[in-house]
Amino acid sequence: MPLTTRLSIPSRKPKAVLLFGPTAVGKTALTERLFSRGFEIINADSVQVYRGLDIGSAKPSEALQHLIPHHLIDIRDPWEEYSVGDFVMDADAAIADISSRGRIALVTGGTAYYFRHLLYGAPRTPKADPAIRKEVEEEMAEKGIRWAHAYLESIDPVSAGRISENDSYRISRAIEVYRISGCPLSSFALSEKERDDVDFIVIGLARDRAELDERIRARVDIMFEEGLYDEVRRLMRDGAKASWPAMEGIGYREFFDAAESGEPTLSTIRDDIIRSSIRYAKRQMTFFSSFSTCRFFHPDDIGSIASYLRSRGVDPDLLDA
RNA sequence: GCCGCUUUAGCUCAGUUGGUAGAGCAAAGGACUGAAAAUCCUUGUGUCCCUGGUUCGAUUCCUGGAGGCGGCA
Repeated sequence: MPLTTRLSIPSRKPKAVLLFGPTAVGKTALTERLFSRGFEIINADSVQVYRGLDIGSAKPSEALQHLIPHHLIDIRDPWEEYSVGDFVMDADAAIADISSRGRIALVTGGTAYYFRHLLYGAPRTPKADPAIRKEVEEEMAEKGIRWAHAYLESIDPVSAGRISENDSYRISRAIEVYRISGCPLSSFALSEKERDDVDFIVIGLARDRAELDERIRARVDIMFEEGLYDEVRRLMRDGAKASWPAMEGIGYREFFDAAESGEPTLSTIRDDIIRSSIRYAKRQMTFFSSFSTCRFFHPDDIGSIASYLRSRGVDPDLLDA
């Protein structure tokens, strides 16, 4: 046998099931049906990492967290930063830990950006530096966004060409990367192919827009019945400000916006939350649809999902409903 | 009842010295390099309240009417 012949060695790579779905699509119900035994959940939701944000982030119930071990939930206080880079490192560590115990990791949530970098590898750009970020933001506030884009053009013309001159968020980040590392953002290569050190099985859940919109409306009503307003008041009493990272979350920021606009009725806040959630669901689907290895299913189509999992070497639990 | 203001996109409102109109928000689609539930890009949409008049031509000017808001009774 020539030395160059590829040997087929049984894969010892860890497996991870990635289960993505937009808000209110029905991830939790499916998880209970298919993944109650032999799996551990890694949260891929950028708001559920925060302690104290339970109702508005639709965090899994205590009962479910008791039934299936959960990772990356309640790991930050609401004033702390958490980012994709943190997520990929934490998720990788959890996947290794879970598979070393002979179990399978189920990464589930709605933050498509987190999935993107888990699948393709964490960006190699430097982590944000709060002091430099503040400095850049203040400079931009003083000199204006046109100045900022022109400045970016001078230090990183490639990024300036890619970033809209109105996109203060990305302009700020690009300048920050340059000031931290001395290298332009565009010099950090972006991986175009999926990682191969983990066997990822990528499942997306989708519903008709009308069906999903209806579920979102119903879910927001339930959040209010479960005490969303009390949860927000508790956070505010504990000093929560609109500028806290966690308070960007839908279901929280609308309360701050309403207080500022001087029209704080629960009914308009509720409508705002529904509208934001529906628009967010649309963006989530757009982003996730761009992953070529993802297979989409209707959340009620348990049979097809189970057989797809088996074809990829994962045995779901298929509990009777 | 009288006086004044007002009626234009799904909503809030610009505007046309007379040549059938445009912003923001909403909607639809898209992007995404350590903040991503963030941020940005693209794209519609109209009996310009009704009626009659003047005019080559009226959403615009004039008559009459209807709805809304405010003031005086």
